[in-house]
Amino acid sequence: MNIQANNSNGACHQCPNRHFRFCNSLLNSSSGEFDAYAVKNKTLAAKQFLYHQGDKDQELFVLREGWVMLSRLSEDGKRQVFRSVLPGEILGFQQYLHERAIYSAVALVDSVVCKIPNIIGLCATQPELALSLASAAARDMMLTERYLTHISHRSARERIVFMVLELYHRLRHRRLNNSYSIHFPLKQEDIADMLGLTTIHVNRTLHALKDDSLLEIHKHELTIMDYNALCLLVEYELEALVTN
Amino acid sequence: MNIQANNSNGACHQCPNRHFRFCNSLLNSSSGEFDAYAVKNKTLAAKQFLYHQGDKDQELFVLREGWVMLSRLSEDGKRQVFRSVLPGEILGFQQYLHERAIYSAVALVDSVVCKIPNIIGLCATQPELALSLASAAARDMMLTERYLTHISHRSARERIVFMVLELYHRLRHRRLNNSYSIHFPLKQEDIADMLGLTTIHVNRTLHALKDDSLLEIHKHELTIMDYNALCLLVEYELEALVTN
DNA sequence: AAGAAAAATTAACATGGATTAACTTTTAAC
DNA sequence: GTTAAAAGTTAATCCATGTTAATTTTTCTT
Repeated sequence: MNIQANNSNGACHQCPNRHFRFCNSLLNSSSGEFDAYAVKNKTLAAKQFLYHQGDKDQELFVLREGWVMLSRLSEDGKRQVFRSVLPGEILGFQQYLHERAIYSAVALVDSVVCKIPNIIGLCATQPELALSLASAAARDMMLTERYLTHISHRSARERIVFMVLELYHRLRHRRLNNSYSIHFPLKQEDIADMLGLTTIHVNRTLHALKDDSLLEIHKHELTIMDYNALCLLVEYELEALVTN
Repeated sequence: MNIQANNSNGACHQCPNRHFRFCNSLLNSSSGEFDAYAVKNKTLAAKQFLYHQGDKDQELFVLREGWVMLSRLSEDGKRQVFRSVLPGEILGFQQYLHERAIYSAVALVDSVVCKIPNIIGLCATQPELALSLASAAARDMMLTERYLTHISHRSARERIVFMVLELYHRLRHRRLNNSYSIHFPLKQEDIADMLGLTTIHVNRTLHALKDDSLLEIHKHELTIMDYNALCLLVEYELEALVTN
C-alpha cells in the first residue's frame, strides 16, 4: 500500500503508530538515547515469514503496517495459531528473552516492520521502556487467557464471534475499519487452527452466522451485520484487550 | 508446615527459593536498594484467597511455600483455572500493571507469600530486575500457550498427562517430589476447569490411566507409574517451562 | 463419634464437532 | 487466457465428551 514505507527509515515522527504505547515510550524517553534514524524498516510480501520457530538470535520488531500471524507447528503436524499482530504492536519479544523462537511469524498481507536495535541496552537506561514491554506482554497474556477460556468452555459459534469481535475492536482502535467492515486476511483454515476447530466446522458455522444475519466474510472482507447481537453472544469485556 | 514462616521477615538469605531467578535478581542487585528486611510475609490457610478477581491496588508477591491456584469466574458461572503457582514463583504481576486483577489467587494448602514492596521503584534503578520480571512473564506465556495448544488439539487423556508431567517437572526442579510421587492438592473439579473437561470425564480418564498402569492419584498423592510411557503420550518439550 | 458437606464414582443417554470423501469456486502462475 | 493449486462447500457417518441423575466415599464440623 504505502510505497514509501521502505524509504521511511527513521521517520518515526510521521508514523501513524507513534502514539501507541511502546513507540511512544521509545520516542519520548527521558534519556534521549533512542535514535529514530537507527530504526531499519523491512518489507514483507504476503505469505513471507519474518522468522520461523526454532530460529535463534531474534530481533525485536514493531509492526508498522500490515498483518502478521503467529503460529506453531506441533511434532504431530498440527498447527496452533496463537494470535494476530496488528500495526503498532511488538513482535519477537519472547524470543528476545529465550534461546529460540517457539513460534513462527508470517505476514498475511504485504507488511512493513521496524527493527528496534539494542532494546536491552535501552531498557537499562529507560526503566519506563522495560515496563512498557512488560505491559505489552501482560496484555498479550490477557488475550491468550481469554482465548483459552473460550476454547475451553464455549461452542464453535461463540469462539468465532469472540475472535471476530476481538479483531474488529483492535482494528477499529487503529481506525483500520470501514464502519462495520474490516479487511480480513485469515483463511478458514487459520480460524480453525486458532480456535481448535476443523475447517469444515468453521465453514458450517460461518454459513450459519450469515444465515442468521450476524456476520459475513466474503472475499477477504468481514462485515458485522448485527453488532449488538454478537456482543450478547460472548462475554464482552474486550476494552482491556484493545489498547497497546 | 514451617511454623517459623511467619516470623521470618527478611530472612531471604536462608530462604530455599533465594536462588530462583527473581529472588536472586532482588538479592544480588547492583544498587543494593532492596531491603530484605522490608519484605513482609503473609500466611494463608488452605482455601484462603490472596486476592479476588476485580480487586484493585494489588501488590507483587513471591510464593515462599505452599501451592496457589489462579482462576477466573466467567459471567455465566463457568470457572477457568489458569495455572498453579509453586514456591519461588511470582504472583500478582499482571494486576500490578493493570487496574484490576482479572483472576483470583487461592491457596490450595497452607502457604506463605512474601510481599515485595515498591517493585516499580526498584525496577527503575535495577534494569535487570525488570528483565527478570519480563522473563517470568514470558515463561508464564509459554506455559499458557502450551496449555492452549493441548486443549485445542488433544484428547482428554493427553491433556491430563500433559498437566501431570508439567507439574511433576516443576515440583521436581524444586526437590518437592518424592521419587515419582508428588503431593497433589488439585481436586478433579480443578483439573476439569483447567483443561476444559467435565469432572465426570476427568474421573473416567483418571481411572483409565490407572487401569493402564500409567499414573494414579490417591488421597492427594499423585504417583507416576510409567514415566516413559507418559512422556511418549505428549509433545515433550517441558524443560523450558520448568525454570524460574 | 455422629452428622453434614464435599468429593468421587458409576451408568444411561445425548450431541457437537470430527472424519471421510467428493465436488465447486477462487486465486495464482505462466 | 489457460492451467494448476488453493480455498471453500456440502453431505453422511461416527465418536469423544457432555449431560443428567443417583449413589458412595471421604473430609470436615461439632
